[in-house]
Amino acid sequence: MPELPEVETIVRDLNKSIQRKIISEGIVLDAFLLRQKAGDFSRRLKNQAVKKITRRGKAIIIQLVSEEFLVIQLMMTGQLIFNGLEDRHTRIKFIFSDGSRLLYNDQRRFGQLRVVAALDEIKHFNILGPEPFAKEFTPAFMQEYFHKTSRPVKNVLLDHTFVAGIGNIYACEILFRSQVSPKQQACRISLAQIKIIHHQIIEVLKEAIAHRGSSMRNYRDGAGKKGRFNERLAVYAREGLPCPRCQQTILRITQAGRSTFYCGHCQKK
DNA sequence: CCTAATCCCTGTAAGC
DNA sequence: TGCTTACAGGGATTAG
Repeated sequence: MPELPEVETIVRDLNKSIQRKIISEGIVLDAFLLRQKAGDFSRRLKNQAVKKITRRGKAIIIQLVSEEFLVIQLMMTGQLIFNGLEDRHTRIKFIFSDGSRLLYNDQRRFGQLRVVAALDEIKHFNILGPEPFAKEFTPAFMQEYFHKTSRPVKNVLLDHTFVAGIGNIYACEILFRSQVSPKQQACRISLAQIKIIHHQIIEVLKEAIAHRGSSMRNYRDGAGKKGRFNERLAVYAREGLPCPRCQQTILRITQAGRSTFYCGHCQKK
């Protein structure tokens, strides 16, 4: 479900709502989502204070005073709602010592939660590419990666070993704003175009964060509210509607098993 | 090694 | 209405 801007929004919300609170109890309603035994998970959370909340790619990292980390991957439909109402999709409950609580809801049960002593215990983090806002994520870095693959550029943007945090919505929007075809092979993209795509990756993600993310179906922020960026989407989920730039019909194709939306007129090359 | 296909699970919407 | 099918924002694994 959520991509980098949505996860970043949740992280910022959590830093306001639960920082310095003490988890008196972690209640596991559905152990399927855990990557460890429920008893171990709950024991390592019990009476732990929350230091701060950060993010790596689309994963939420809750740092505990014990120096351990509660790592949550929301995947497609996970939600973290502060003082929300429990429903049939509530899988885990975190109860704080002041009586407040944080609910982990997940319709599809794809999400993953675990408590680890070190982040490198999580294999996913070890293969993840740079953060889009990190200084090492440069056009030169992109060029080196693009140079060695003939895959379509859309698939490369979605590849988290290339860069962390971009999902299907933002890959489509970034390429539209860059006026690059999602089908274009990465190795055939010029440095001038790479610079444009690099710029748009950062701009689109920043703008989406400023609008608290995009809510298609399931995404909610830390207070259970929808994001506003979906009102600004130019192509995503707009098959058959007019391109905001040229008025031609937005097309949909399948790439890497996922829908790609684009304008065949504005994104020719 | 690289890339594409498949699968995990549940719910909703569209098509017939 | 009721049934079937396609699809959904992620990511790991398998197959080629």
